[in-house]
Amino acid sequence: MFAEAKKYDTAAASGTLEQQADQAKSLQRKFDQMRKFNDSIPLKLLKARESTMAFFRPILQEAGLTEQQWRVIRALNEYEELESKQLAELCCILSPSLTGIINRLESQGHLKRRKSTEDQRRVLISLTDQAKQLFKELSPRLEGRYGDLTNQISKEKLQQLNELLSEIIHLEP
Amino acid sequence: MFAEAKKYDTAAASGTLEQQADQAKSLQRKFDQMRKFNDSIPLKLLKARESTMAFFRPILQEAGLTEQQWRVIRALNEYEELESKQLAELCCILSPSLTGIINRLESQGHLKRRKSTEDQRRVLISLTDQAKQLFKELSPRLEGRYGDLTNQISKEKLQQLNELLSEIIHLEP
DNA sequence: ACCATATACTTAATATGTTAACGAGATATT
DNA sequence: AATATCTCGTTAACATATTAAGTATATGGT
Repeated sequence: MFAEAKKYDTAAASGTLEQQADQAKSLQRKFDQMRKFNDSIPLKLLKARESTMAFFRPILQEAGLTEQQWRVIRALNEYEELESKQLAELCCILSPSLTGIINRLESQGHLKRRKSTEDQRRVLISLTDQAKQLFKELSPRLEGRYGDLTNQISKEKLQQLNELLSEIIHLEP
Repeated sequence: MFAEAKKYDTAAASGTLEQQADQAKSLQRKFDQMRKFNDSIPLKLLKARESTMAFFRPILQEAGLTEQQWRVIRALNEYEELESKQLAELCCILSPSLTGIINRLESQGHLKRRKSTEDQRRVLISLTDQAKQLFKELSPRLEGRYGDLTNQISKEKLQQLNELLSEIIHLEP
């Protein structure tokens, strides 16, 4: 995830006015030359994701949570208790990253671990009351932002996008 | 970027057959409960991006390049010479990350820095012959994979997806 | 010329992504 | 039961993401 999109829109906003104009022309010329670069699907998916996250990031930042930490909390709020591996799959976070995320959330008092009794290898994770409370506070605000986002697109387009993304997701190299 | 999608598809493939069945039912029940979680646009964009990158990652890995390093090389191959800031904007990489990426690529002999004569603050970056050669070798293979990707989707859908993503990218929170 | 401000890049600190390897616990096979 | 194999979570090592602060250089107004 890269920074908020705005930070990338200021490239030409430097130097004198003449320099700005020169830079703008120069960049425009260059952009024309290499349409392929900017048209790549992976790059556009990256940018699109960043644009959507810009809606939520401020709220999460204010709460002192990262995007990934929120995904974990959100999943646990729905599933009550999950194994580390299930959490990884749901949140699209690799196990090694998840270990650190869980450690930090645990030391912040947001969740608890316990070992499965049947299988000593498995770790079961659940939210603390504190985290459930935090979820109740943040969830409506984030849902509101999600509404702001989706309201800027027609229902049909949103539906289309969802279907197209699903198709992409199921591609096999 | 998270790992190849396949790694997430094995969650239920552990334990005895009975356990597998139980887990599958349990997870299915849970999935039904929380459609919202998996339907979030940002998460789908993340997954979709990962699915597309799975087409290219093996080739890059074989060449000892990361995804970001390749984005930088690709941009420089088209633009000849770029300032660090321009590179950051094009590649969607923040300046602090880019500094490290440039350092590593430079020490691998893939690119060179020079200071602008007019503005001593600016650093101009360009590829070495070695990197240009590497680009020539990798580019066709990666283009081939890109073709494999797009061939699995109809032209219309691809066009639709591009337009929808552009629309998302231009949203303002 | 002088000073306040702005810009380009870097450094620092922390969190996460990514691959490989490790250790403890479970399974299967003999 | 003994051994090899598999699985889960973790650690290690490195690259990148993210925000804040720092450094050198430029620009604008006085």
